[in-house]
Amino acid sequence: MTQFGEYVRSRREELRRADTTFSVRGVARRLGIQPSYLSKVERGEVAPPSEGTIVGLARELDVDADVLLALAGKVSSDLQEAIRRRPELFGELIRQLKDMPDHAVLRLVREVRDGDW
Amino acid sequence: MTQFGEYVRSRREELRRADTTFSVRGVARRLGIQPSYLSKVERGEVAPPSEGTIVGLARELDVDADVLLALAGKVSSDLQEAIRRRPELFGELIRQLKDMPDHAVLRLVREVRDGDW
DNA sequence: GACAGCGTGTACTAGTTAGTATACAGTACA
DNA sequence: TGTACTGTATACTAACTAGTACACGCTGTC
Repeated sequence: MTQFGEYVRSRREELRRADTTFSVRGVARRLGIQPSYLSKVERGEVAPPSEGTIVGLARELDVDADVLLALAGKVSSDLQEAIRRRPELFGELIRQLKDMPDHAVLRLVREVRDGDW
Repeated sequence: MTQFGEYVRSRREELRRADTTFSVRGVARRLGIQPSYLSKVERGEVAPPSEGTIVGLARELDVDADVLLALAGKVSSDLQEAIRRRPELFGELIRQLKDMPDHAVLRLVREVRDGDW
């Protein structure tokens, strides 16, 4: 479960090589949280933060918010809301796709995106 | 937000017309919760119960668990896990579909189910 | 040698979640 | 008229979430 913290720390340190403001304190200040809290999050001493803080962190670190949320064991609330609006439809679709290989799901995503289906 | 409680109560009373064990006490006992708690849930005096209890309630009332969870403002943890495993893929797919009409999503569900795509 | 910035240790907390336990008044019915 | 069942009011709670506030010791540098 330290996956999340390790990832945040390594990504922050990577960015820091080019921009010294990517210190624990610098990032924490921009996010509006305490540096000691970010430090604990990165070391996995506490659970990952709230969705809002994770989304801010994703923007700060320039990574995909859905991926960072996933590392934190969460799913974006807008995706959840889409499912809740049509639970039978989305429930069946996701259960059908969940065990299919990536390339099959990707093909579906592309077909829907390109509108040729 | 009383949507959930109202639905549970009406469905339980419907079943009760054919089977008197569908009292607050009878259902609560089968679910392993206190009758006073189920009563409060049905009247919307407290927030909807946990996922586990809702799933049990759905089985008891013979309704779709995803639908009942949706009424409670929740999404099944197995759907969430499927998304967390491949957050970019599912994130993009759901965001593409979320504003499409039911019939379009349904067509997709059918195509995937029938495997002819 | 003081000042700024660094990461982190310690102590604390308001609010939420998901309930339990017990008691009480009303109804059915034998 | 007592027994059994009904729904509900009241009071309480352990665990969890998502943090804050402050202090400490270390390093660089002006």
